[in-house]
Amino acid sequence: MTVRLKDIASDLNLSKMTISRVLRGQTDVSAATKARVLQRMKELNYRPNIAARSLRSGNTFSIGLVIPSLSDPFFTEVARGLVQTVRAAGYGLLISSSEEDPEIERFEIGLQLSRQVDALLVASVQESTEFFDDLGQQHVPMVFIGRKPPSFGAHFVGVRDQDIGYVAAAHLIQTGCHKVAYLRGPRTAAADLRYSGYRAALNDFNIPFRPALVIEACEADRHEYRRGVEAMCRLLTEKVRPDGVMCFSDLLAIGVIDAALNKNLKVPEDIAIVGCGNQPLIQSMKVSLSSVDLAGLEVGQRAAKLVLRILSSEKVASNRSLYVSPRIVVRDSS
Amino acid sequence: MTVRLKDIASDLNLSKMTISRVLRGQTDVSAATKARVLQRMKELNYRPNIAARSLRSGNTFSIGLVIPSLSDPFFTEVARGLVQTVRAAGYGLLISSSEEDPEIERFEIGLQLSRQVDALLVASVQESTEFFDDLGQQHVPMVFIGRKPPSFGAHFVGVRDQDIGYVAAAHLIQTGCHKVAYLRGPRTAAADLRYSGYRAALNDFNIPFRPALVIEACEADRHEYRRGVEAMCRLLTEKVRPDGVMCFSDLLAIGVIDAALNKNLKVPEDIAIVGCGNQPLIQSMKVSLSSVDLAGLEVGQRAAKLVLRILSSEKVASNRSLYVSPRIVVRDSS
DNA sequence: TTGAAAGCGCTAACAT
DNA sequence: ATGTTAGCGCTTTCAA
Repeated sequence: MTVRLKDIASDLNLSKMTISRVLRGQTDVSAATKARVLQRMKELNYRPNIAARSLRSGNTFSIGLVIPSLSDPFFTEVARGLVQTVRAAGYGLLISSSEEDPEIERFEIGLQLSRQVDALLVASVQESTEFFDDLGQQHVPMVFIGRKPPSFGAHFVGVRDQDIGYVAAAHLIQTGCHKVAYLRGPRTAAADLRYSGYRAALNDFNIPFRPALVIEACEADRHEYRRGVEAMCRLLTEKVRPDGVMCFSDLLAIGVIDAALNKNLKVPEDIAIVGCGNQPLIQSMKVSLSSVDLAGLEVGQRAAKLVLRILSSEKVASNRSLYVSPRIVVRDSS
Repeated sequence: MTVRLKDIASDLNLSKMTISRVLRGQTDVSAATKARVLQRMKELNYRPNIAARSLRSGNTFSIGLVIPSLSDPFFTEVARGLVQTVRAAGYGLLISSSEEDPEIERFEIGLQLSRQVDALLVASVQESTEFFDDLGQQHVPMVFIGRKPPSFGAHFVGVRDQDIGYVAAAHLIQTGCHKVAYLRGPRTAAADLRYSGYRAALNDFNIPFRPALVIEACEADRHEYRRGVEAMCRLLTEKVRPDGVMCFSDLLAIGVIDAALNKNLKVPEDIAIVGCGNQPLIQSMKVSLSSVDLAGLEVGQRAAKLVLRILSSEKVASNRSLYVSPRIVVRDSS
């Protein structure tokens, strides 16, 4: 059967306590016994039962993470950043995916809590704040990442959507573009904020806003590339020809580049193009794409540090919102 | 503080046992008390402490998964398939990433075992079988997925690399190609097997093998697209012009398509092109790409079913290897 | 249909 | 530097 503390103790004619002390690296054990114990542990391939430990000590040294999707590069980057940082502090990460479904999210959060995670990190897709209000009772430290239920007071680490739009537009303007087009994304609150960042940048740099340069490129799906191509073609029929195009996604931007090259425009000389997401896969197509990096890794790292601080000092100035800055990665397309 | 069985019991003047029975959906409780208990649970937002339950009952209803990378689409697909199937049976999935590092993998596996997972699923990057030999003692059911440590007898669910190469080549041949080129991947055992699948298909269909049509396209990195372009250019300088090209990755294939179009070749009329991986992102670029689907989702589902069977019946015919067939998804490029 | 007692493997708190 | 006692929250086993 599986090896327990008790087995090692009786093997070595020691008490369970001594073994437990060695296990946890306590110092008040003689070097000799410590060595004996460690060796026997190795021989027997002993593994502490964390369930038992946590039952007694009250913490599991595990942190729960619930993200909307395992295939979303932003969130997997967040997870990577978290895992790195948290592991260094001796914590493990329990990852679950809500598949973008609020009900699955609630279920998974419940599961994580049942599993006694010491803290909970959620990129929430809840539409209402109700569920989290109820949850407030159980005083498990919670941090929202990337997305936050509207108007819910809680710790948050993420990127301001408005900044994303702003950074892209500002970059194009600063490289000399005066007629900056925007292929805007779906009609969601987040996408609207990016759009307002675009508007804000135009405003700050005294560039007139031209409605004709804003194109609805809509949903992310497998036709994104085509949408980019079509949008670019439409843009080129407008009276004012844009000299810069920023896109809601990288794939959209690749479509735009192809369409531009096809019309014998030079990128970036005639028209500069910027994507969003900085997806490794499509960074270097025909003309390597400048793109706004959503800083998922940093979001993860910062969220991890925040959680670890909460976990150690038991109390942190409540409800901090921590915003990480997206940054433009300039390549050949701009 | 947190609500426990005991609290509900004393609240309702019942014994802990009755509450426990309701909690686990046992039938031998009167409908009336059952209702009372359930309501009180809801009111108090009670969540069972799984650590405690597992300590007593010996199983955690959680299954561990260790994959090499959270950003690899194949493995996240596997995870999705697993999560779906396993959740339906009341199990949770503990996901960790080894970051392609054998040592981290061993560490994470140890952690999972300490957390008392009921079974362990590993896409292993171990170079030797030693670690798993030692692990054999603890009789936690193990299933390898996708990758298996060389010559280690154990349950396995995955895709035959050879089949991947075969399927791609056979498809091209069956659509009429006689001169099938291959941009082969890195010099790994898995990539070599794909190559031998290519050779096998040529052989089966009586197509002569031409060494000049095999191009080293090497490592997966951010220059893959460029590699595809260059390889295609090189192919077009050969004496025998290929009428079909299969590629180790989708991105390589996109590069090949672009290069072909650039040389005024029609795809697929003059030259048919097939990628590998069936990555959603780049399925529908200029010419939508035919690609070999690696069936990650199915691998996950099958692995989950296998594990669940092992977990229920306690014994399954030992060391099953279960191979899922990759299938070609035909689009416009072939 | 309900309950009482015991104990899963470990560690906190207090000895010695 | 080592040991003793008690108990974490739950379920198993046996009894009523």
